[in-house]
Amino acid sequence: MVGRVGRSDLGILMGMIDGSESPLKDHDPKKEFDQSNFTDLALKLSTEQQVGDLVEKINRVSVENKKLSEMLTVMCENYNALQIRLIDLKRNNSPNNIKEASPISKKRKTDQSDEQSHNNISSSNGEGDHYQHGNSEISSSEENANNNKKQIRIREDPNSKTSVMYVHSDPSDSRLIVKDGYLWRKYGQKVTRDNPSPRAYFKCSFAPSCPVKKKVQRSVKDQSVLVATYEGEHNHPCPSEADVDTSTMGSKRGAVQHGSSSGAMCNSSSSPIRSSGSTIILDLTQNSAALLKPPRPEVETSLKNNYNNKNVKSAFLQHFLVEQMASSLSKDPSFTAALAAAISGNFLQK
DNA sequence: CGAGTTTGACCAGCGC
DNA sequence: GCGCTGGTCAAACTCG
Repeated sequence: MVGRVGRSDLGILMGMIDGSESPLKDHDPKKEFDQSNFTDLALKLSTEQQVGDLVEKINRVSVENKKLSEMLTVMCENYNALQIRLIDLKRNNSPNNIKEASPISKKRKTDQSDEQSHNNISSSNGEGDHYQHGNSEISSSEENANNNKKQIRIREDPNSKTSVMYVHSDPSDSRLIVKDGYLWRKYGQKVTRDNPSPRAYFKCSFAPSCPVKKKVQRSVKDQSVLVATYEGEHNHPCPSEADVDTSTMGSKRGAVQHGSSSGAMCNSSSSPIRSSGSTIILDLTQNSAALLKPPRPEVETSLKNNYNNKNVKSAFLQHFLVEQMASSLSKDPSFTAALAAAISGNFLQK
């Protein structure tokens, strides 16, 4: 690309080149040769050429970015259509596929059913994040730039006050922290027989009388998935963000977990999308703007019915997936490396 | 010093 | 009844 050069400068330069306006041509003492002016002009021209190159590159990158965005949108639409189709197929073909787990009666059976449900969820839905509520299933996920936990899967047993949340997390992160809006105090940790990863035990510490307990353990199948099992219901309102912040900041150790889940899920925000640092709570029981809110037991609207609201779901999913994919791409080392190589290659070519 | 975490010990349910 | 296992307790420890 040709840099923007002023007409007068060009004229002078052209004259210099063809000799018509060479300062050397005329030895008139009144027009003495000014060497410094010549260097200034050359520098100016070179700078303007660089600016022009940069502008061109920016334009080119913008065009590429636009193309990528369009591709992403198309991918999202296809994904969305496929997912809706898959859901319809599931609903039509196998009404018995989604079996309700038997009420968790005693110890030890809980984990097996939980893990099994997780496996069923994972296998039934493949890539998508998953939320299961009673007999219905929806999916959600989040890429958080500040945290490695990305996904949430929730399974709630309507017959008991137990629910399971699956959160994607960095396998190297041994803290077993599932942020969900409530305050938790760890009171024990144990290695279980069927899972080499330790299981952490938490109690709700926001209210002393709150009976809610939480167990967090990595999935056997996928070490990057944290399985959080919640038992009981909170007998207090969800701590506000300020409460959580102050209590967390105020604590000497500053390591209190705050989170919630289905029976224990925090519902402090009116926003449809609540992300508490690492997790996102998705609830399609609300329409339009209030697409997301934590699934509480009292909100038992069938999610199947919500799938009929395809416009709402589509809009949300599209936006959501665009963000997720963009984030995934930007986080993908190979993608960023390829992008960097392409950009640097262009620079080198220039 | 105080609040939260760690971790070994203890308790209780379950299967044989 | 015994052993295994998960869940809980509490003293010791850690950290700001």
